[in-house]
Amino acid sequence: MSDTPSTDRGALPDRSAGSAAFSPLYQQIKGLLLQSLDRGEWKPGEAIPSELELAARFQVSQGTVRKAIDELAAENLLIRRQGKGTFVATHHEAKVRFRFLRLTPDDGKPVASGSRILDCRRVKAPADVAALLELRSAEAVVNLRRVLSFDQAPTILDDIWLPGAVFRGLTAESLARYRGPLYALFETEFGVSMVRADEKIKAVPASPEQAELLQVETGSALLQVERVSFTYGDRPMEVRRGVYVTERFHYRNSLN
Amino acid sequence: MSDTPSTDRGALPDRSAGSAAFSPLYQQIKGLLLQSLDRGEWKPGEAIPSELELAARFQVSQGTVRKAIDELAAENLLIRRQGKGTFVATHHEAKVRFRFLRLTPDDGKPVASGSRILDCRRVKAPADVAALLELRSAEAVVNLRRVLSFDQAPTILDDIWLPGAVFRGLTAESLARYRGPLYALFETEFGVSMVRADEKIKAVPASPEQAELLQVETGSALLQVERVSFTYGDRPMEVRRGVYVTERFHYRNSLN
DNA sequence: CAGTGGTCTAGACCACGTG
DNA sequence: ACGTGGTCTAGACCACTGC
Repeated sequence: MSDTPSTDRGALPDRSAGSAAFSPLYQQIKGLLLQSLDRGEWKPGEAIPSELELAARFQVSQGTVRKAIDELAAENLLIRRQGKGTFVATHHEAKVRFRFLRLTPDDGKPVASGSRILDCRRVKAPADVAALLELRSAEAVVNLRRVLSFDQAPTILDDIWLPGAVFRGLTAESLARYRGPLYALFETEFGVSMVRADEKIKAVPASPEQAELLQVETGSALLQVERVSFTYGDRPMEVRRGVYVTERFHYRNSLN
Repeated sequence: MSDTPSTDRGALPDRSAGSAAFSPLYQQIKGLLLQSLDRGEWKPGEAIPSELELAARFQVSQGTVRKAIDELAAENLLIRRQGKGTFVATHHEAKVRFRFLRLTPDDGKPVASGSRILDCRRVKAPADVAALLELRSAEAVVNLRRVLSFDQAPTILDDIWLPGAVFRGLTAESLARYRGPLYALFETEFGVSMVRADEKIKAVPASPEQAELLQVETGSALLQVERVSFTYGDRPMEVRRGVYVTERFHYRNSLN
């Protein structure tokens, strides 16, 4: 099996001629790794095979695998740990959590948090939610409403929409029993890994209902955050509309 | 000059023994490149020397220089252009602008923007601003206030603080004549490149003065953004407190 | 055509974590 | 001692840009 440069690479397309749609080898490897992640071949928190193993599997050099993994690590899908291996990112870790929870106390002191489920129902998707989730109109979705409290003070009111086909069996009871971040639950119970999210933020006056639930005055200024979260392959898997009380908290962001 | 692995590397410290503070070669190269950028050896918009030239200058392989540049490019300090070279990032480009201007129209249609300078004075730094800019208390700062309008509608009210020692000669008149983003002006007139910024966001009710300037009702909800901007080496160079009208605009953000 | 960054390889050695 | 990822090198070839 002594190689020549044009050895067969199995699933990989031939690249010897300047093909019309040129894609670097490491990008193709990255795609294959993404497929494996999506397929659940390696679960969140687990180690993926070593670089040498992957290089052998794909019939490329270690350096090429390395570059593919580098990009996935830069996107926070994988986490490299020197001496130990490369691991699938998981929301069962404080670090990942803070990537998605941007509201932090003004004084920086850590707070105790609690969640109260208001509501969890299966309904037909409203048109706007269906569009954002790329579902057919009126397809089934799960609608979840909750209040998050920090140091006993109600601070976040969330209105969450999930594709019904994927999240069947999600009930208010199962949620009430669960402690920890929602996205961690989604991983372990439904095999859905949230990988990226887009947010649109506005300042809005509190509606009477919001004011009541968050124990603020009607009309007081709230931070409104509309989030669409994506799994592997940029598939939208959650729409989340939240309003935040920013009296003693702020939304932090870094511009790079 | 045929090399042996332990050839002298000029300015670079000897790494042959397992040194106490181990730092990879490419990190040291990155540091040297950063110094050159900070010193202004290569100006924003200009090309830096080719990878091979830099490799020769620093007496390392092209691959090592490449990795240093890769990191600087990932941090948006440098921009690689295949076939042309590697360039110093500049705010004289639409792309860079949108990294720092996160307010966008809800309907996505582009808007005409205009700036009105309210005020530009040299004053003694308030304690909080001095702390954020890492200045001694009561040191001189420039305080600049302006209103940005989108499609003729006043939308952003900014209160900006700059270190007086660096921004001497910045006046309301020079600003009034200038068209374009502030950060581009800072680059060409004062040699200050903004590279990164941290923001803290809240929802607040409009004060009577803010309401008047932004033509909204007193007490209506505004998005409040406190930004600290940094140059090379994470040196704070601007404090900017803005309030945004988010009636027809939103602050967009991506969580990765 | 020459020069730039981009890809790919192969191999040596280092630092880290675990037995 | 071993296996992992991390660094560094040298060299070949590819793709893009501009003269």
